[in-house]
Amino acid sequence: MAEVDTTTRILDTAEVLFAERGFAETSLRTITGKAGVNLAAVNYHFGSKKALIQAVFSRYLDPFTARFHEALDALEARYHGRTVPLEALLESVAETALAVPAERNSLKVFMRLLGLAYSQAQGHLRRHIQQHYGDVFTRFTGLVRRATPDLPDAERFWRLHFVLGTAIFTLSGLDALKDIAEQDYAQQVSVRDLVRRLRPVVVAAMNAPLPDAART
Amino acid sequence: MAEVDTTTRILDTAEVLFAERGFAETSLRTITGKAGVNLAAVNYHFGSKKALIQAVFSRYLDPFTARFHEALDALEARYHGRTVPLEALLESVAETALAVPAERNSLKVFMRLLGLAYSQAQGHLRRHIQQHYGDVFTRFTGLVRRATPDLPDAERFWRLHFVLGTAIFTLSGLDALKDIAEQDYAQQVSVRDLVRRLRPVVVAAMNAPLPDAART
Amino acid sequence: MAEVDTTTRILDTAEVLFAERGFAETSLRTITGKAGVNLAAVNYHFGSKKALIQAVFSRYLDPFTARFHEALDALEARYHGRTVPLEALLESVAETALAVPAERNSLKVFMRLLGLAYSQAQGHLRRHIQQHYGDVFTRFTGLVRRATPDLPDAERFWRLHFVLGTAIFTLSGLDALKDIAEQDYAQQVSVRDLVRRLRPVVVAAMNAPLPDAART
Amino acid sequence: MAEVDTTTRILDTAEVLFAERGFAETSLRTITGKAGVNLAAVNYHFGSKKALIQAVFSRYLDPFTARFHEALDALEARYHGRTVPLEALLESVAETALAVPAERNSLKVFMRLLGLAYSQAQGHLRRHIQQHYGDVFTRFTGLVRRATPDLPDAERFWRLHFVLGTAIFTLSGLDALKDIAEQDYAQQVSVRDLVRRLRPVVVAAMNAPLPDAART
DNA sequence: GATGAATGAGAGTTCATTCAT
DNA sequence: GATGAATGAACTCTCATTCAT
Repeated sequence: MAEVDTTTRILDTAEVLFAERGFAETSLRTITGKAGVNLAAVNYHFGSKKALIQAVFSRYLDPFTARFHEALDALEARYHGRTVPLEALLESVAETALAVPAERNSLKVFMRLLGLAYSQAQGHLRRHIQQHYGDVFTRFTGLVRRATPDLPDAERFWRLHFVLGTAIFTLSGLDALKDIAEQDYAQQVSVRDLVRRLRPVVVAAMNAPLPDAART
Repeated sequence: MAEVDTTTRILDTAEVLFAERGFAETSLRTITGKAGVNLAAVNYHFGSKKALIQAVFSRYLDPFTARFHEALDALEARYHGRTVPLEALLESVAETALAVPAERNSLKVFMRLLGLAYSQAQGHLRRHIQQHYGDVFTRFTGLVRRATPDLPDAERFWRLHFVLGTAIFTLSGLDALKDIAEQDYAQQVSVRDLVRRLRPVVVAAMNAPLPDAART
Repeated sequence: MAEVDTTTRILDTAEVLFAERGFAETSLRTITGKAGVNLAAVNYHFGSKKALIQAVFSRYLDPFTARFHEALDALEARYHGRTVPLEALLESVAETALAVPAERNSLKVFMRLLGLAYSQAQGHLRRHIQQHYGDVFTRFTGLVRRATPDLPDAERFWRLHFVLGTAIFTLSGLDALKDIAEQDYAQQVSVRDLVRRLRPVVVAAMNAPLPDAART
Repeated sequence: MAEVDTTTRILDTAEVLFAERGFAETSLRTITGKAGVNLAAVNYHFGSKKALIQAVFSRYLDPFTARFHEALDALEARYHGRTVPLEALLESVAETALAVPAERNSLKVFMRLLGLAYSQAQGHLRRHIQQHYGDVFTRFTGLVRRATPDLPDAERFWRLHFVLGTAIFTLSGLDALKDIAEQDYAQQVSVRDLVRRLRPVVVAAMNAPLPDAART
């Protein structure tokens, strides 16, 4: 690990602890203690606990956003103007999501954090994410819209979130689920494994027939 | 609300607050304050905060479990011995889940709580649920197995959790999602609505083709 | 134990718990819980925790006082008017102290309680004891005075307390000391044993030469 | 009092209050209030109430142990190899015990604390003391053994504790006893006074004849 | 005669944050 | 640039006691 600076040490430690326990359950004392830095360092370097939480997210989302924009650029270039097929779009998300945190604690932590962002009170966090990273999501949904012209807008909106939910829920609850899976099937599971299993399910979900009496 | 006893008042208040903010973010002070009871009442009636959390769950899961067993009994009776089709099983879950909390704060709170049970540290809660309510889940998965004989065991396991994740994630994050949906599509969404939309997606997900190179 | 009434059950339980842990460290909840009676019973039957503590003492001290008076009567009768020798007086205390709690949890508990009465804050208790049981002690010291005419009054006062201290300290700390003794000498110790060992030591202490330059 | 640092202020205040009321009866709120420091300061500087209690003891026992070792070194040097007489050994304890807390609240507090250590539940404290200060006690008893070759081991063990009990009980209950003494004999008592009175008593106690039928 | 329910007070502890150095 | 010390607020929990029944 060589000698890394205080700011990084805090981020590294905080991200793991947040993912393991949630935000409220992780005290600054625990973070700074494990990171081997002074208790006051978080407030000194980040200003507050809230700001630290946002910084932890930014370290994932900044490169994710950048790469995802590039990936979409590449896709659009390849299809020059024509509709990019849904499978390619979904593949693209998956690839980016797998690529970004590869060097770090990996997808699991990232997803765990995303799940927390949804499920924990942290209103400030949801606002922060929407503000800084809403654009790329909007671009993506635009492309998905062109790829699924027969889907009513509302239906598409919900299905995207169904699918997002599946991914976040599964990958973030990975440890708990792995425990159960391994005890039931004595079988090891890797993240890539899970993503492979998710692919056909996600595609099928997006392409499912419309519900009866769809009023929209 | 008429005059309800202290225990119930605490449960009612706690369940809403837990769902809104999470467990760690909801203090006993807030609960008892809002419920208009003495601060010590929680410890008197439940023993500890942990026990209160579990009690909140039991109030949903006990009737849910009972009804779900009945529903499965009815299904098995109707098909006397023959395989119950997947659609009927999934329908049965949905119906039970909708029926139980109908009189209460409804499905949303219940799902929010379930989501928290997964995502928050609360190890004690996961253990409690698995211990007290594992049976009905086991029975259900057994029936699903008969209904999907072509699905490898591991694949079925994961798909059930994919689908469970979708439901929990969507229904529990309902408020946040509703905000976005309504601002994007100026459209009201009800829980029943969402369940209706979920149905074909869930079926499609379970019936999706196997992933390439499935090693199981 | 047959069926004993609530008051007795409380006293029996309280006395053991007090001796084991001290007064402040023993809650009414613990007492009533272990005694299998209602939490409010202590306050109902005794009025307060203080009154319970005093009642526990009275149950020992009332018979002790009565018997000790009888024993001193007998001694004085035997020596009709002549000085009762010190050894006889000390023997008399020891015998009474051993006899009274024989049917109960025995001397150890009694001494433990006495020790607590001295060492714990409980000012109310010291006052209570002095008020209700001071007479017999005064009578005893009067006899000791006649038996040790060469001892200055102050010296006698202190030596009696030295000796009382030895007894209380040793017998009340019996469990801790037994632990150490048994681990050092692998030897069992009984209360009677200890009293036998105490006898010559106490006599020698009372008869020790006066200190140098005794200014009294 | 000049300006002393928080840690010391807490220790000074705690030691007096503990001695006056016992451990359980002294709340951190009382200590910090009287010391004029923040309530959280105890936990910040010591970690817990238990740790504070142990720290209070260490402040006495560390210098006591050091000085006592030195005193025993000096004695052994003076007698080079030959048996150190019992009187010299006892004198040495008394001197050290008087010297150490001279600058502080004095022997009374120290003894009161020791008494509490025996009589109050505080198992952690007994363990702490035995662990950190057992050595010097072992060394001392070794020397006493050489000085009293005719005493059976068990007898010596108990007599040492008898004598220790006398000292602790008398000196720790000093205030109560002084009250009684002064009201009976209108006479002031100092600690040095009491130690002077204790000396011949203690020697006589150690040299008392063996009890009848001593089985050891 | 006895009790289940409830309560106000106070316990030890942990928290994020601040500030002088 | 960084930190040890300190703080006020809030936490969960336990206490002895009261009271309507």
